[in-house]
Amino acid sequence: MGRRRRASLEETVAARLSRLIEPSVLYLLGTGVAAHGYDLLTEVNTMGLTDTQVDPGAIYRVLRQLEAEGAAVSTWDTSGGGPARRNYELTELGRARLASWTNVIARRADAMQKFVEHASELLKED
Amino acid sequence: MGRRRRASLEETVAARLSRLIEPSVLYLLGTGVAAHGYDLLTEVNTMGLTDTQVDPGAIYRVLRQLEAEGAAVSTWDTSGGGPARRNYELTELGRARLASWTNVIARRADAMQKFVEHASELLKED
DNA sequence: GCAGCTATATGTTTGTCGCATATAGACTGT
DNA sequence: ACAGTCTATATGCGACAAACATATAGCTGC
Repeated sequence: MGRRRRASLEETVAARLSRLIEPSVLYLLGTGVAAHGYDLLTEVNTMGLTDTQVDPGAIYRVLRQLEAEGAAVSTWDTSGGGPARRNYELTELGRARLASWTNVIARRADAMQKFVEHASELLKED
Repeated sequence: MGRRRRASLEETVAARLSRLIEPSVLYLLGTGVAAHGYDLLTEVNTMGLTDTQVDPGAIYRVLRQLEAEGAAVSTWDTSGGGPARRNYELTELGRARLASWTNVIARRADAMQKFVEHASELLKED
């Protein structure tokens, strides 16, 4: 019923950047701040690396993929009240993956900052 | 036959970031440094925002899309020697699009830099 | 018994991009 | 005359991340 408001130019553009969900998840698992999907969903959103609200489906898919690739291992936790949780833990490979992401993101952030400087310069000449 | 070497972990990860071809093209068209696809291909690669070598097909597709969206207009140039060139020029909408990209990239670069600081901290505890 | 929170999961579609390939004009050397 | 190379634009195919939608189920409080 058209309940979705029209996206601004900036939102349209922002959606074209990678959301960086995988590195966010790897980092949070590494710190121990969050261990299962539902928690990660909240934490990833407060982290801010992904810029906008992240889709639950995306989180669960990333976790499954990380496990399939050997970057994390999971165990079911049925102790607490409520539905069972699947807790994840990073493997050595997972830490290596996080390190790679960190390098790549560092390089990219640098290039982006330089781009912003140049583009701002260009745009301010009305 | 198997002439493609195995990608490193870092390359695999880098490939998952957006290439940011559109903002690169918008910026170059804005400065007047390059006006047609073939030139943009070289310039985008020297700019560095895209990190690795950009595919020609991607450039031409972005240009077509920009024109379809009204962010640029093109004219054929048959004056010089060699095959005809399609020269592009930014419209007002194109400049607005570049401004949006700049804002979005600035925010994201900031978040990425912070991520790198935190992740480096985490990773250095062997 | 139903609403609402916790928790995981998958189907479908869209968009960007990589790789491969096609076409063609112009110039250079043989 | 032709082959090769550089310039130049363009499309088909497929991979992959992510958005949107939806399904399922346990537990708590009323």
